[in-house]
Amino acid sequence: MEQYSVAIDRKWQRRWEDTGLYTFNPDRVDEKYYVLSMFSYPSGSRLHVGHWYNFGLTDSWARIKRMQGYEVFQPMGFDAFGLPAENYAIQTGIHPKESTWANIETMREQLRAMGGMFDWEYEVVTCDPDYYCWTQWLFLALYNAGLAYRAKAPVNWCPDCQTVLANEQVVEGTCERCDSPVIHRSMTQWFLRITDYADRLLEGLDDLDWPERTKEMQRNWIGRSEGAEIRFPVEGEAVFIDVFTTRADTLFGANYLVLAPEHPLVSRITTAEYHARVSAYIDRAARKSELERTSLEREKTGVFTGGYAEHPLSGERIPIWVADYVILSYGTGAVMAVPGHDERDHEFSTKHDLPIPRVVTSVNRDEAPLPFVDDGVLVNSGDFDGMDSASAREAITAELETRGLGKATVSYRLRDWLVSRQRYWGAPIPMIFCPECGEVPVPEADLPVELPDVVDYAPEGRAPLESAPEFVHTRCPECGGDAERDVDTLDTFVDSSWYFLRYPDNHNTDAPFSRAWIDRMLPVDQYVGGVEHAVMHLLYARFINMVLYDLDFVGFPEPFRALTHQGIILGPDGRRMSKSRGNVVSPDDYIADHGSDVFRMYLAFGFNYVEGGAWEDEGIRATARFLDRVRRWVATMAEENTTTDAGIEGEAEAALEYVMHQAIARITADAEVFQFNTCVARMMELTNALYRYAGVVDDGQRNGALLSEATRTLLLLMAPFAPHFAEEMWERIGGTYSIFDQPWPTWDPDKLTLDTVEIAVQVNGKLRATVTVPSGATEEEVEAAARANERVAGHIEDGVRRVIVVPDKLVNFVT
RNA sequence: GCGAAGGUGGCGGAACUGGCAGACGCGCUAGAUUUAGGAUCUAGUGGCCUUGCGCCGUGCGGGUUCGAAUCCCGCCCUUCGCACCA
Repeated sequence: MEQYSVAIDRKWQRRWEDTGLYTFNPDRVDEKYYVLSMFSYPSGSRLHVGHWYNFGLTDSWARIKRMQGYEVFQPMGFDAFGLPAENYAIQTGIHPKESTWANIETMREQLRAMGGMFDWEYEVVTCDPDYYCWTQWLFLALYNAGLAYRAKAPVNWCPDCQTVLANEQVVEGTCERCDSPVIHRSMTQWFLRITDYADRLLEGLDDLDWPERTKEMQRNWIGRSEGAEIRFPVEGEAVFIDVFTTRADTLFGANYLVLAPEHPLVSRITTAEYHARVSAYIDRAARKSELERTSLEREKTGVFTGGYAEHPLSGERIPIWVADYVILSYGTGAVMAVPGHDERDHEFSTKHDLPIPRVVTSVNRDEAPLPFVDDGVLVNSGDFDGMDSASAREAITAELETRGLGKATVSYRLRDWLVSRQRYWGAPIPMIFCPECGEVPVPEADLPVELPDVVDYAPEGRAPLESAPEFVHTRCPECGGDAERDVDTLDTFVDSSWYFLRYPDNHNTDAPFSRAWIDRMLPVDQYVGGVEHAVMHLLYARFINMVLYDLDFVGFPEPFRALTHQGIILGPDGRRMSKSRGNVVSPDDYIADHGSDVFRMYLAFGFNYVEGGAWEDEGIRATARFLDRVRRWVATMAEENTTTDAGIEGEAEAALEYVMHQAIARITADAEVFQFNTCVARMMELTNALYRYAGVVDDGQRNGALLSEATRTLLLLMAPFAPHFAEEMWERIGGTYSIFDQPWPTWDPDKLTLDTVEIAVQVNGKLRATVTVPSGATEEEVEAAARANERVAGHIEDGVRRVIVVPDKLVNFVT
């Protein structure tokens, strides 16, 4: 019989396509199961191992759901806007539209070759005007709801990509995409009010079936922190400096204030005498990259402004400083410095010879060395002396509140989402600026605002769309006068923040999707993708979905019910695959050699799905051998039709049946939790059991019905993981097309126990023997059997004080 | 520094609510078979020795328990995330 190979892949791919096997049937929406892999960027290179690991095994999971009777909805699409196509265009002159659509075509073919169960009728491509029309609609929906606003603010600027970035796209002070150091710039940009949703994004996490670490990452990113806002009146000016602190209990230890260099009050507070020094300092701080400002060997620099504020409780005069260890974007951009009880303030005070008073002692009142940052008992704090830190926080905040100089408040680390990008290959922001009417949204009827083809997309610090006058110049929708379009494009994370809503209704031309339909198709039942999107995409998508929920466009607040992250497949050297290291494993070579199912099944077998790990060539050969072992078995079954004696029920038959039912039960359970490696192990065990049976029982004596059932079961269990192979084997044993229309095998709980079980016999917790007893034997029977064992007898001669019996497991004699 | 996850044979990795550690596979050893094979089959494979009814073994040290990879306490190490967050 012919060996499994890519030729068989092709045969079944064609057959599946010809028969429309994977066409989603909307009539069965009540049985729908929405399985989603994070769609990918259509890069010019071939599908890599990571794609296979994500798409291939998610497809296997989906196939199980299909066989379990669900109407599986598993769409595929492309996150097609973005920088690589644009950078490629700058290098080669090939238009992003051209290269992107060419890449999409290649990727579609490769995804077909993978044997994915995708229904391409539901494809989504984010750079298609039919799609980004609705991305723009989404932006306007947020705008109309007051959730999109334009503001001048210090933003992260990547000098290399020549665009601003969202906070989430800055990693350790560098650009997430190109690793260049990010600098701060003040620019007028569009923001989405994700901070309005901070608390709900936090609370919503509790009910999601997501990896705990991912939820934790989102919680940390949102960074909710309870504290107090405290007002310090500025001496000689009718203004206040508000600070945020979580340690209101240390207020009496605050002996100066620090403003971030970008703080709006700096110039007003700085006295003439100090003006030169302060502005020089601010200039220097502005030029520093984010990386420098936050680098580990940072030194606490800062200058005095000459200004003073009044302590809200003690009335003391306290100096105001400017220092770049305070960041504008957190809290109020100003802090009260408490050098005795904060490490940073302590370091700063030491460096600048400022006094360091103590206002908290440890709980047993000893003079713990400063800075003492733990909670303790208050001293030198007027009426609050003797209070513990926790009560003092409340008492001091209450006191401030009565004086109108403070209140309890909550601060977040999360910032509003900056969505403007000074790049070409993205969805234009549908806004118009009119000299008369100001900012005017593009009317919905005029959408999409199409991206013009002809522009100079080499960035020179301004948006490429500026170079297309026919795009820029337009009429004001309100007054009809001359006006200009916004020349920035939307962050591609906006495109991907709602694509899962578009899939089920991707041909809708009247709306992004119809609510009635979308409410039946969503939420996504199982979402699978890389952990690198834990914040960013997954947070943005939740935010957008929640907004649409509030605006009554969808009926569910959370889009992704369950989430799994696949791990990362490393190179054979155990390091991340990269071209420069020369350790890249190319799926194509292996697939040409062994067929796609061998590749897929090795990915299932060789790794813990969530952890990933290093590639091993030996592993894929082992998998190829396994499939061939199954093939040989099927060949034998198909040829030797001599095992007809159906009625034999002996020990060998019981053993085979046991393994078969175990395999069904455990594969069903393990696959459910993405534990694919043990699923394959169980298939191997069943295969081994089949061979063993044939080895033990002579031809002619074999239980043909059982053999046939076990073989069919094996193929059914393998089918999701080796779809082409299983379909082929299924055909050869006379199964009806398609194996994926067969029900998932079920197990008989009665068959999960053997007639007899081996019991471990321990004496004082040490294994001394094993005895075989009928399964379900009573404690007395088990104990008697154990005592009867001669190896045990020697150890318990001196008497037994206690006996523990775990049914069907073990006996422990305590002497 | 803070937070999370994790340390199990030569390797990838198993082990349900505490109950025979090492499933399954790789590799290795011996044998069989074949003209050949990245083939197949059989047996073995955690370590140690004094080869026994033996001892020791899940990062290290304690503890709880009849019994601990699993639970508790204290360390060490690795990975990931955040990082002057006030």
